Amino acid sequence: MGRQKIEIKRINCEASRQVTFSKRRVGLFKKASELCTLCGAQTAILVFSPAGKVFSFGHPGVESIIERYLTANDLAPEAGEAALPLVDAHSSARVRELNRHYTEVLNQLETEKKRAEALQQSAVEAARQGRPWWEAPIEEMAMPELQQLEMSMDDLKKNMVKRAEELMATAAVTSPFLSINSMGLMDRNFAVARPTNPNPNNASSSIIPYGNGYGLNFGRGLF
Amino acid sequence: MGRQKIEIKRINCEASRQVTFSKRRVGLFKKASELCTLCGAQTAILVFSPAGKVFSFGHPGVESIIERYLTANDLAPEAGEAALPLVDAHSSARVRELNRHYTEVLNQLETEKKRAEALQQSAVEAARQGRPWWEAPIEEMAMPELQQLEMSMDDLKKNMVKRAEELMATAAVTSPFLSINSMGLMDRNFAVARPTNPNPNNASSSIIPYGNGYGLNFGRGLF
DNA sequence: ATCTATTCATAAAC
DNA sequence: TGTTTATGAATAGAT
Repeated sequence: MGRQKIEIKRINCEASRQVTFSKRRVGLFKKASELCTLCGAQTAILVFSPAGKVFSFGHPGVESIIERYLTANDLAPEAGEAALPLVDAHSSARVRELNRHYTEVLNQLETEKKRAEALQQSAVEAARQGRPWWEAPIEEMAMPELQQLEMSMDDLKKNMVKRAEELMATAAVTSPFLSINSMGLMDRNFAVARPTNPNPNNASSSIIPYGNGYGLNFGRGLF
Repeated sequence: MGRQKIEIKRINCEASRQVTFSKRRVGLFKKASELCTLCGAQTAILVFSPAGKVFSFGHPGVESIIERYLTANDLAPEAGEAALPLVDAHSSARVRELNRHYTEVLNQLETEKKRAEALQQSAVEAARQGRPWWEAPIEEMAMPELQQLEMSMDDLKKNMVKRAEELMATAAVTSPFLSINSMGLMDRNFAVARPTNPNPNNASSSIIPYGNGYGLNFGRGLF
């Protein structure tokens, strides 16, 4: 990128890291903004800088999207809870938890599929080049490839085991998100930066009128 | 951009909008992923597609970041914000049914986990024998299984959507919050840092796991 | 989904 | 931080 391409790994230089963070954070929010405008999507981004500051972007608002996200999760039950009586007073929490896990499983599946495809692809690549990667001179490429493969395979296994164990476990933990205020009418829109320990005097309120064309498109309403 | 520069405004063509959404969503998550890796930041992104699907990215995890964000928020509540009770009008019977179905899928996941282990094992074996492992395991065993699992997941999802719609009818009556939640959309996207005098913007964020160690939640929302 | 022509984002240096 | 500039990335349009 720019003058030079950089490797995507942690930037060691403190100063450079800070500069890169600032620049990229702006770029990220801009992209999110464009996604919302171009496609009518609802997006929220939360970023904690290494220094601990919070930056957030949200359209139509951070809280409303978080609420929507958490509520949507209410629809997927978690394993082990099927037999439990779902009392009304607790169903919301349980359902949210279950849905969260459901989503995670789906994501995991997605990840594994991609991983498998990638592995197969690299194998095909190697084969197309005349011979299997593992026959190539070790000092030249076999080892790197092999190690990468092994790591991928290992990750695959670990992830699935981990996910399975997680899902199989009986997690009756109740979410602390239950009483979150979801309808921020705050006018906080784009990048919000503030110390982790906010100054209580910062309270301000402004009511923003709803409905400027966006909200109506997400039909379904939600949970 | 690309062949031609486009104006940042809602794309009217339904098809184009969908395509653009898909492409940009991926790009956004990638950028977020890089920000996390390069700067050691913690980031979460939540995106609701126009169609209602949920996409999220989170490092180290969506939930943890949301919690952190909300906690920070609680320390400095903004004026006008009042905690609203979350919807709690789910039907126990329906939830139980979803639970049962979900459990079934989990069992499949368990099976898949074992297959993954077997896959790795045979790969190691094959490599040891100097035989290209990729000629058999993945395409013959892993992928089909994963695809099957995915189909099961899709079925589950469809059923959940149905139930969700039914539940909504009930919930809507009970929670005033439901109908409001999906409406607000500020047109102002970019905001400024919120030091002492908060810049009220409706920023909200949602996280979707993304590859490489970060959770990956592509298009697996319930709607 | 894949392929290019362009526009965009951004690493370096200031 | 803000600006400038050379380059790598992202992506619009077409396939």
